[in-house]
Amino acid sequence: MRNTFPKRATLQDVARAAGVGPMTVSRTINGHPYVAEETAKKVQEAIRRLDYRPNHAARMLTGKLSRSIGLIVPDISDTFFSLVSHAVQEAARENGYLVWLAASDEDSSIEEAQVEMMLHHPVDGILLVPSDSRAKYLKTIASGATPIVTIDRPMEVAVTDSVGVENRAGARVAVEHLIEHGYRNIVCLTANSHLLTMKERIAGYREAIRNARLPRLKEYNLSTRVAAQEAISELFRSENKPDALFTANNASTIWVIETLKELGIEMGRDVGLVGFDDVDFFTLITPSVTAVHQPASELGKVSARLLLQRINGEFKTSSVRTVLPVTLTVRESCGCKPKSKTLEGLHVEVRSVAR
Amino acid sequence: MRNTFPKRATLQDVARAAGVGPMTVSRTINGHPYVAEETAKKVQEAIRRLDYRPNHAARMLTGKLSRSIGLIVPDISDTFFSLVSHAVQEAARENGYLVWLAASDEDSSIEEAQVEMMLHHPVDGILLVPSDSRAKYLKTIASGATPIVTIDRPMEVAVTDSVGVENRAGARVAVEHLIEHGYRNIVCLTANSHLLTMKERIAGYREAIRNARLPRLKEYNLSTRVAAQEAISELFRSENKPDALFTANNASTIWVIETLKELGIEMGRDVGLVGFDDVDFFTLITPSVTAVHQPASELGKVSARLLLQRINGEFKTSSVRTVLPVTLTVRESCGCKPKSKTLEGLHVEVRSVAR
DNA sequence: CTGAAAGCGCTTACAG
DNA sequence: CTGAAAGCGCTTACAG
Repeated sequence: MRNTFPKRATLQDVARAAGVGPMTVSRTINGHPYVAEETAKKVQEAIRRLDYRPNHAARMLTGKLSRSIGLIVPDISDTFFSLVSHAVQEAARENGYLVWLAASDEDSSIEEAQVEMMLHHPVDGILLVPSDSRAKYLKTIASGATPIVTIDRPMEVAVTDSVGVENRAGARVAVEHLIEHGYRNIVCLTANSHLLTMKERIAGYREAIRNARLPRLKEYNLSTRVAAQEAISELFRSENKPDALFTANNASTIWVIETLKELGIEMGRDVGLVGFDDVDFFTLITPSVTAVHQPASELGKVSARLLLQRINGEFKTSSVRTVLPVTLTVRESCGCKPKSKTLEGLHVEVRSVAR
Repeated sequence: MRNTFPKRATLQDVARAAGVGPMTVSRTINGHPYVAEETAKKVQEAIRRLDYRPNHAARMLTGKLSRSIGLIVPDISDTFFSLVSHAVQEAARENGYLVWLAASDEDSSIEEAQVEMMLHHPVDGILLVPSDSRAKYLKTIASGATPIVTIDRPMEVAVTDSVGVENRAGARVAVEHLIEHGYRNIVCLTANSHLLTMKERIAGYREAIRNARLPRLKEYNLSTRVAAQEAISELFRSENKPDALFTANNASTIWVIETLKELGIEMGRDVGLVGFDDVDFFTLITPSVTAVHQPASELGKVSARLLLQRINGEFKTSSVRTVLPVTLTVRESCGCKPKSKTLEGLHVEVRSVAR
């Protein structure tokens, strides 16, 4: 099969064509010193003529690094993860690395299979957004020969390097902003509330509510768009309807906005809304959406660099836990008036400072 | 370096541990027949104990396929390409393939470097969205040993398998829809107008205008957000302002919508608008945006499958050119009234039927 | 400055 | 059913 395609030239072929030993070719390719200029020229020429490309697989066998890393995210087409993926790939490229990209679809067994395939290849390291921070297989790979860095969600069953954001403080600041607006009945809506990141955000919400001595309300975990519609309808039919909403992630924010639009409930006027996770098009919605902005690209860049450092042994210390700050981007859905003609919001930096 | 990590077990290690020859281990792993059940059990046991993972690189050297493909898109975080990427990765996984994902940033030289790295590894095949359909390096790789399939944009300097959509017919239908609304001054705005796909869409626009005997207007190519603001401002200050806009891609649609919002020009009322390339959040904008919907996932799936077939030699014919149909999703920005309570639009299928 | 030998971890024929 | 030999394409010491 594939007999239509010509066979690739090997280093031996080049050596023969150039009339030198294979070692000389190898040295030329790798920019080794001690190759006579003239010889090098002959070799270069032969390489070009035969369209020779070094076989990376063979090189790896001799103990070299593969110069490749793996990245596994729940969903490549998710706005947040696509930004992370792009940044990872960019950082990898800058260091001469290639990246395997796989999606787990939030399914731990698919994720495990993908990790396995990557380890086989082998890769030099893996960047992982675990679907289930408690999956048992994580324990095995965390203690394996290949360095692992988690992004966004740390493991719960083992310790590895991890890079994430200020989930709790971010959520708290978001809810505090709503409180400053005078809202009293603030409901929290999430999706995938079993994730560690979500738990942190919910905890941040509760802290803010508690600190302000406001009534603690039922929290909603939405699994689908339809569930969101039902929850919102129910909420706004009830006796004491909420006057503000805190949506703890991307998906819940979008579902809730959709539902509000359908029901003719206007954000900023009928109800305040702040979401966690900011998306580009929030400026295009009327009113524009106030949200906690995560440094997605930064997350990808930092984690990729950390992994590469591990791979190169530049990091002797044990596991590092990196937490990046988030920003509250204030627009109009919270009840604020547009500050300027531009559609961009006001940015408030959030760090986990003393409360 | 990396001395903290234990060394991986090899097939030899397993053989020794199980007290058998290496071949028996190899056969067991590959599910070869003719291995005594008892022997197999011993081997499995040793594999588990040593946490052995076959080294894919070594296997490749013996002439096996790498079971990996490369995918190069301009930008992973772009909505459209992230959907394509996700679908590609899914199709690959279903066939036991892993995918290298790289971004070219619309830069042909970065793209070439990434292709080179992938060919080195080597990959079994490459899926490519060329930044520049005329780049000379394309000629070389098109005639190389590794099968290539282009997505979205075919090559102009060589022929390979390609998968794309009905750009011209889609654009024509979009503009015809505007014409049916009674608009006469329909302006076309694009970004990256040098791309083949854009040229096709512009051609579709012109066809529709010509067929309706409408005045042909200046076309705008926007390179940045700011350029969009200037163009729109200029247009709406001029004597005969446009009564409708056709934005030929994702970026131009978004930039234009932003600008219109800033200027207080309302779509559907003050000006009709139809875009090419439909994005999820178009339903959340007020008024919701009418757009030509591209089957992004389908594009990814179809191209990945085609490539895999090529790799496995299931395809003897010369290059295939696949063109997928697009759909006009009618919402409100064109001037139509919402048909129902749901936010979804009306779908009109577009194929390149006789005009 | 350059080359012949040995080996990386696996698999394909070839023999038992 | 199982194993010893040879080789995939490269590189690392070792000799010249």
